Amino acid sequence: MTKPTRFSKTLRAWMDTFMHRSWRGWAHFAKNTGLSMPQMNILMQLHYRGTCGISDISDRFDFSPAAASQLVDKLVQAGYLERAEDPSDRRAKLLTLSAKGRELINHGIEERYRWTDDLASTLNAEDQKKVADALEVLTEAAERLEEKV
Amino acid sequence: MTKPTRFSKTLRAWMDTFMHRSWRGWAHFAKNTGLSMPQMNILMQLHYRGTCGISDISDRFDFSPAAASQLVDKLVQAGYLERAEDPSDRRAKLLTLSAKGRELINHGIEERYRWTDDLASTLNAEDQKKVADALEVLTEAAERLEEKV
DNA sequence: GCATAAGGTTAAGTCCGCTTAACTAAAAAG
DNA sequence: CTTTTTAGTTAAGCGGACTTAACCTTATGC
Repeated sequence: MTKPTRFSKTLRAWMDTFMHRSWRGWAHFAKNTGLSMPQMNILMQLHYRGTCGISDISDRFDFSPAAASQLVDKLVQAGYLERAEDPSDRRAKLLTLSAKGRELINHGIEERYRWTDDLASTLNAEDQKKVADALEVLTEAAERLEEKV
Repeated sequence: MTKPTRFSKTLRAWMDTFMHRSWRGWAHFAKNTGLSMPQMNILMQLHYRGTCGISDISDRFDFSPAAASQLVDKLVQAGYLERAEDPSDRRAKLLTLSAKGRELINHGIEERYRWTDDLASTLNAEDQKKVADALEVLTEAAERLEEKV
């Protein structure tokens, strides 16, 4: 690794404090819901990426289709997911978050978001603007980068 | 939740893309090392918080002392941790990362950091400065907030 | 049309995280 | 000095994630 620039250094510092915090937050939330981490991850994927099939899940999380099928089945039985037949390919299933699933995820996200309000309250208007401007740039850059991969 | 400010909105957008990315990164890394998530979490805590005892671990991750003891034992046997007697309290143990453990964690962190360099390369100098300035403010604010809790 | 591949499910079994319960040893409290 | 609390370990057992293997069904390639 070459000598990190100031940009990299500050970004890394931010990642460290931020990761630390939000990681704990999620683990705590998952525990409260009674769902396991893998189950929660599946719901999260459904939330962020939308409807998909069993094999998409086993691909993304790198475990066997059998495991995906079983985990999904539990989530379906618990009422967090809906599993329908894909009309265009009758072998495949279409998984979507149920209302209950959406509610759960949104609740978790909101809890995480609450922290942003706390943070905002410690910054003056000028700093808030500065940060917001910068993060827009950064988010856009990150998304551009993601697309290329 | 009240109407989010622009600050909150941009911060949330950033959190979403960032969390998504780094979460996958860590899960993938943990899988490659052969360590389970709980084991990896323990190593991470040792890295970020330094030496601690068994009960600190069971407290932080909210499981029983017995579970902590067992997980730690595995990590000791695998050579990632060193477990010594606390001279000032002979009931307690002092856990520290071994050289092997430090190497592992640093490797994981570097992998995550590599992304910051990729990001940097897509931004011009002016934007980099803007972002770095803002993140310094933000990180400092986050740490202030953390201390209060 | 037939063989082969692809999407998913089911069953059986393994491994591991985690719990409770019983225990040891050391420190603190009285 | 005795009692109680605290730190940690050990053993037994439950439950869940995950794997392989066998299987069914639908789509695809030749």
